[in-house]
Amino acid sequence: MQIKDISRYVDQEVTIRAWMYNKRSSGSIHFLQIRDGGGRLQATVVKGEVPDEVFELADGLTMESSIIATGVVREDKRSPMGFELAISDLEVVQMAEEYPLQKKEHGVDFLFTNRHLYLRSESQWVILRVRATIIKACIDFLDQRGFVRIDSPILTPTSCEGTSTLFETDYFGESAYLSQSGQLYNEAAIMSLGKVYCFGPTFRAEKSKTRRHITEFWMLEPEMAYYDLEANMELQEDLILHIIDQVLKVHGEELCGVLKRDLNKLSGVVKPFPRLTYDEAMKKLSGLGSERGYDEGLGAEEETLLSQQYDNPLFITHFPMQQKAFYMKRDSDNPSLTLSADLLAPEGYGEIVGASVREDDLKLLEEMRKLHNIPAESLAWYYDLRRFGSVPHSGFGMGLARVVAWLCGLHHVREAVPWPRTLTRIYP
RNA sequence: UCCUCGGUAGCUCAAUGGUAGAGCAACCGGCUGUUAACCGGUUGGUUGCAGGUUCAAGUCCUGCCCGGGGAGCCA
Repeated sequence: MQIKDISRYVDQEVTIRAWMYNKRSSGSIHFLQIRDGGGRLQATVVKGEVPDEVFELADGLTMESSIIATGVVREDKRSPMGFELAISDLEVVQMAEEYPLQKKEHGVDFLFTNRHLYLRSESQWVILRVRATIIKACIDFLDQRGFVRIDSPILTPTSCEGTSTLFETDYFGESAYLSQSGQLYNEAAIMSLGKVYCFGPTFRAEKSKTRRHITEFWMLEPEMAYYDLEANMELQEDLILHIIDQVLKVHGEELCGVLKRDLNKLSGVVKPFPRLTYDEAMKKLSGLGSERGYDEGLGAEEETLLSQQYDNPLFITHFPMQQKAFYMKRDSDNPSLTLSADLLAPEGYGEIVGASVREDDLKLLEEMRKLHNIPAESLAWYYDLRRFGSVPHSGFGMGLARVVAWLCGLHHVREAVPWPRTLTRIYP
């Protein structure tokens, strides 16, 4: 019997294998708040209605002790869940030692040093399940559209983008690096399979210390042959809408009840998402009082300012080529711009997707490589893709943690990841 | 790397340069419907580390360590 199915067992005797997460007592009645991984329930132990030894056992239960409780399910409005278990028998599997986490507030440092215990708190229980639903929504969505999942290597010989800092490891006496993107490998795979995606961990050794950054995060990277920028953005819109739809369907109640998320902000998202070119965005920003220079790019403050103008996610397109990676195809109408698009989440959650059309012409790609000072050796195999049946293609990368943070309304992406790795934390 | 704020009981925080304290947790006791239960009591401290100023330092100064928030870069 699982707590989530409790309503089907009213007036029946059931046995629940659970943990204590709180206990309140009124002298002759103990109120045990229990959880079994799938839900939460209040159980009562009433003096006189159970053997004295069972009552004494309940009296001595500590926070987070593991128990097996047997009793009759009752519908009762006085219970926080509407149902409660009238315990008749109780077995203690393990009496927990003094539990470090309390019902009251804690600091960030303490919580993440105790991440292995913090995972048990109700907010984290909701977040982790929303995260799993988002992952499933992504995979279902792409699979239904004919994508093939192709895993990219995590150990790589060199940087895919050449700019960000990489984690270096020893590979039998040579240097290898933890992947920061599977994109280049995806580009090879689409020449066989048409539409592919990889989904796995990526690593950035950037010394970033903000609410939007962690050093290890999961990224969904679809890559599509013959997709131009517009088709690419439409795919993103449908993906985001599918994710929101699934999350609201499965977790709407918990998001609202436990995380206090304003669901109207999510259910109000509709396509098409507004699109601004980089030039238009900079003009709009100066109209909003920003003094950001054209070449300075969009800072976090500017991204927030822009996204606050809309209820929907917002595409910024056609970034100057100096600001973007070497493989991005330039706009034939204005070669100083790239065929690129960043998707900014509403409410200041920042960039959740980065997309571009990839340069499919070998000569133009080589020009860009030189401009970006990337060594030619590392790209030999990649250049082959432009020699043997090159086609226009595009793709994007979506940061899972940021999407989870946005949908759950979290203050920091570390809350959206089971075991966050940050600049200052790799334990536990 | 830079800017900024902080480090005092297990946790969250107080304490004009002058006797280190509260709430929660834990422990003991009370309560037959609790909702972060409540009420009474008890226990709990090398004030991050090392120096310095002073009659006197948690408090002022210097250096270091650790953490939070932010910048740049990015998803």
